Amino acid sequence: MLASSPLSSLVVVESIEHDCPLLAIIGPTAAGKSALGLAMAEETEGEILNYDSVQVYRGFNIGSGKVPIEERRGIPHHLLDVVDPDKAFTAGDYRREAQRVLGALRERGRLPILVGGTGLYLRSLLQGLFDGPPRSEALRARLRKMAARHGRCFLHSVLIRLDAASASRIHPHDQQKLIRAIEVCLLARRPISLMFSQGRAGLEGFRVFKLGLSPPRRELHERINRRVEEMYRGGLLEEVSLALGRHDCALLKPLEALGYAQACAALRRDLSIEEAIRQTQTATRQYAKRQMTWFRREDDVTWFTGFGDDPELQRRAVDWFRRGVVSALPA
RNA sequence: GGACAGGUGGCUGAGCGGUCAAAAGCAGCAGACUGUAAAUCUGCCGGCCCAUGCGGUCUACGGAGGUUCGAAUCCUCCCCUGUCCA
Repeated sequence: MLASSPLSSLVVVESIEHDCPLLAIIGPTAAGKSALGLAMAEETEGEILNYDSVQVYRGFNIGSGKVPIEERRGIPHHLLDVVDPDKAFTAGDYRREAQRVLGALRERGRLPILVGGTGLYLRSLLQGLFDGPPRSEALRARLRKMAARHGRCFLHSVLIRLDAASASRIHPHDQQKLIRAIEVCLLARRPISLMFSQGRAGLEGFRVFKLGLSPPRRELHERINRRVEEMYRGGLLEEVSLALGRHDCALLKPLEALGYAQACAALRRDLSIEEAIRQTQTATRQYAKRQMTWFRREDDVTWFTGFGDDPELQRRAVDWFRRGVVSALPA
């Protein structure tokens, strides 16, 4: 069935001589991106490439909304479960890994379907990152210590001296971004704004199709609320205590993520289960909102109103994609 | 039935004669984002108007009266809520 799909041969042909198509599904959590990705993968000989910053971690399944293996319908999923929870993973790491996957998919003539929710990861893959130094834990620790001693705006005054242009674009209270900017200036011995201005290397060899899911907010909220309750019923607390038991410390990075933080608090009895659920629902709604703010700025997105698990929307999406690929073919 | 305590903006909660459309937090809305991004940070947040000024106006601190130049703040009555005593 897959082999007889007209598109699959098309994708293969294209991959030899021209840019390969690449499909990116964007939208807020609980909008049905995974379901849509799966449906479209079946129609196009596609494979899923995750761009979610929590789903890359092993052992973090329920709370991150990872599609269980038995529900993947045999479709390969990449960059899921690729890092241990006690390891840091950054946008730069993501970009390298994803490029590797993309190369492999192209060789096999498979359509990469990007599914996830981390806007920065998607952008760092598609548009690239500036060519700067990676993070330095030692430097950052020192900067944080100085900030703690000298007050909330200290780092900003430091950055003004190193790179006034960059300082003007970062709020004095945004310690996280200030630290990165200072770190880059110090390590590269050049202002970060200068490095930004030199551009970044975007993804080459692919023709990108961006499909945005824009569900009605009221219904999205209902889905989020339900999904969080299901996570707790499905064993989120057990998943967290398992991770905690295995790594003995609570410094696991994914535990800072939405949902996991509240689950930890519930396990510590700082929060009742009901309260943890409530807070997670609220935080998830806020996250969905932030995602929409980010994705609205994305260029060249074709937006579909509704949810990705809706067969009708799936049909239209596949249709849109096929047309797009065909019209992109050279005459 | 009696004794206290209390009723403040969507919620929690400060204010206890003017500088109060009312602190603060939450929620909500809008936004930013180049290696922590499910992170981090910002703005707005009663209505209307002028047109953005520490501008005008209307409605607001349980209800109705009153005191006062002036009341969320004081007084009276009433209605609710909580705790305790019967």
